[in-house]
Amino acid sequence: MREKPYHHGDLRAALLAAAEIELTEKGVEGFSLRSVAKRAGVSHAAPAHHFGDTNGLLTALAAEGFTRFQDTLDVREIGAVDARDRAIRAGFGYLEFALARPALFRLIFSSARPDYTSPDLIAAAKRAYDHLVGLVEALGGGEADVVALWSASHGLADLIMGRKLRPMVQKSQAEQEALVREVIGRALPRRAE
Amino acid sequence: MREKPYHHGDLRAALLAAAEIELTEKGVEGFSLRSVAKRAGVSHAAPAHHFGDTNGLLTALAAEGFTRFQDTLDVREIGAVDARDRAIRAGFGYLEFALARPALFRLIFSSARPDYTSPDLIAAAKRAYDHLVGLVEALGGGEADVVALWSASHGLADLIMGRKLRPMVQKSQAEQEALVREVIGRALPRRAE
DNA sequence: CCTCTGATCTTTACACTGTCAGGATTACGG
DNA sequence: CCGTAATCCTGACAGTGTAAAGATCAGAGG
Repeated sequence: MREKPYHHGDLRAALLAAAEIELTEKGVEGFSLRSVAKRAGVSHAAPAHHFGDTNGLLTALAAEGFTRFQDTLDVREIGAVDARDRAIRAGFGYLEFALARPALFRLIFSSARPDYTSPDLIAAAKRAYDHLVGLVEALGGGEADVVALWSASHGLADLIMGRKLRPMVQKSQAEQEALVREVIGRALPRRAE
Repeated sequence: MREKPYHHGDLRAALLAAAEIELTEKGVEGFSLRSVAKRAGVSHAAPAHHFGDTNGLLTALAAEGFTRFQDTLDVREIGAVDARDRAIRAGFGYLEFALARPALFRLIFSSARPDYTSPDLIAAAKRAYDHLVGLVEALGGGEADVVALWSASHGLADLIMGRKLRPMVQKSQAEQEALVREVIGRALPRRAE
């Protein structure tokens, strides 16, 4: 019985999985590379070969997180009746992701550690941005509308996730939804109202 | 000539000043307490007596940063012609602060290190929030308008500061201003349009 | 089948970090 | 003038990231 084969087999993936657990438990600011290695049952210097340094691991994790973010929005958009409904559903998805994975959200949007010159990360971020542009164009909007929608969605999600908007937390589910719908709705290009 | 008096005199203030420099240079994630002590010309354990641990220092710094944030908004609001103009000027102030002091901005809005049960920090944050509510009430708005305005301002500032909105950075000053005015304007309660 | 080359992982080491315990210094009220 | 408490320092410890060097193994070429 091979207790511990010297070569892990798929250490890169195992490290990414362990890193995500570490991130959700300790947050970006408490993230420890050695702890990640321990989780994966491997020596503390093993990650270096796959990701370089800690920022390299966080960069890969951020790229993965970005696509995971986009997936959440995609799922939420399913069943939309029109373009406007889809944009609002995307806003809900934005908030849902921030609340479900706050540490990953902060890694992606509010951390200086990921290397934003990494092609993988750039590609993942660009996919999300292009999707957003598509949403706005389907509404006949332009660049200003992209900025408006993104700002409203991001600001709302970031503030609620960071517990700055306490008055909002203690509201009922229905009231919350109506509020989100209102805030996102204002950011959309005004046409069919 | 007293080269180094054993008692600093006003070490607490000196440490806060040094901490702010450290923060702007290294960011929240690279912040080092020992480095702060070195900047203040004091032993590495000296800060403990004034702030407890590192989070304590960052908490005090966050409280100071919050009032500094509010000050920036206040200055920007001077000379407003009406309530609507004042709200938009506040939005400009929000962005200005984020761009001028990105690390402090992130410490305040996107960090888990400050202790948000600290009375000082709570008071400083509440002052800013109450001011925002005042802005919206002067416009005849309610709670939904507070959320909308704050979300738009915060989202816009956070995204631009974090360089996620690249298409916006390379615009002219005039175009930028028009865009900000448009985004903030949408979040305001619609009455006088 | 054998060797050897490169990829993968470990061990060791070093500088740095935050925090704690204990000691030194000094301001200040009695 | 003295003692007490506040202030600051020294020393120590565990934990961190990263670099260098060695160990192990997979897979290709002979």
